[in-house]
Amino acid sequence: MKLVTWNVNSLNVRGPLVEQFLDEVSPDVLCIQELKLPTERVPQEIFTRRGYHVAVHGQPRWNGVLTASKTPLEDVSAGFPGEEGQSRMQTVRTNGVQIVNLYCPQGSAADSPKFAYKKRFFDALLTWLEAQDPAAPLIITGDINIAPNPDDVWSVEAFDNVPTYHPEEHARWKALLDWGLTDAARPHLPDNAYTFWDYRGGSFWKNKGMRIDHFLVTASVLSGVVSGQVHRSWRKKRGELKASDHAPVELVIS
DNA sequence: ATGGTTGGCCTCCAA
Repeated sequence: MKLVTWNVNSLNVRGPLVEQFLDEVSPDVLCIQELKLPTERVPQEIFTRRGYHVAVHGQPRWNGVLTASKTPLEDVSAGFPGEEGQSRMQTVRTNGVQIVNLYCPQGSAADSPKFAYKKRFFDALLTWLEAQDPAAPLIITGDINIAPNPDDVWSVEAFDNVPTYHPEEHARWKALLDWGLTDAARPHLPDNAYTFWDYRGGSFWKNKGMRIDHFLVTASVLSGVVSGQVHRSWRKKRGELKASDHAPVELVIS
């Protein structure tokens, strides 16, 4: 199974690029975030025309997640207590694995209400996780908005006390790992394999990026992981089909 | 170069 997560920053704008990606990369499962569309305006035919099954959890203007799979989706549900009215979580079962597609809050500044919301979101995720079976095949993926390690940010100094690389987030990340999840892509990526580069300041061209899009998997999934990669070239696109500020990230599981 | 870009119910907010 080739599984890809991608924050597309508006499916309305990125639709044609997503179509190109489906045709060239052909993921078995694609989890996308930041649709920025209400459910009724999501162009599901992009996926269904190519034989994908689709689950959509949209929201006007902001957020929104979508999961597409070549095999049927079962046990589809959307939303959990930590969303607090925002569309940031959906879960499906496909290929015998439960997949959770997340768009975690970004957090703004450490002293902002948004950072408090981010911490509540992760606490709710941990509460949800405690009710799951660590022995079952489970993948939590998406824009997690946490850079877990020093080599996951372009400058540790620049992120001192800054959300996405903050001790209080690292504590929650560790709690996810302690429950039984593993950062599955990391061993398959080179150092400084970023997945996000800010649009501002020419960050991509200076490689001032962060690794914040992840696959957190249980042991039964981890044993089947064969490869992982960041599709950097899809962050380079300019001209007619412009890039998102995130690159697609891929994990292949046997 | 003290730097500046996207996108959306859009002249401000969010990332």
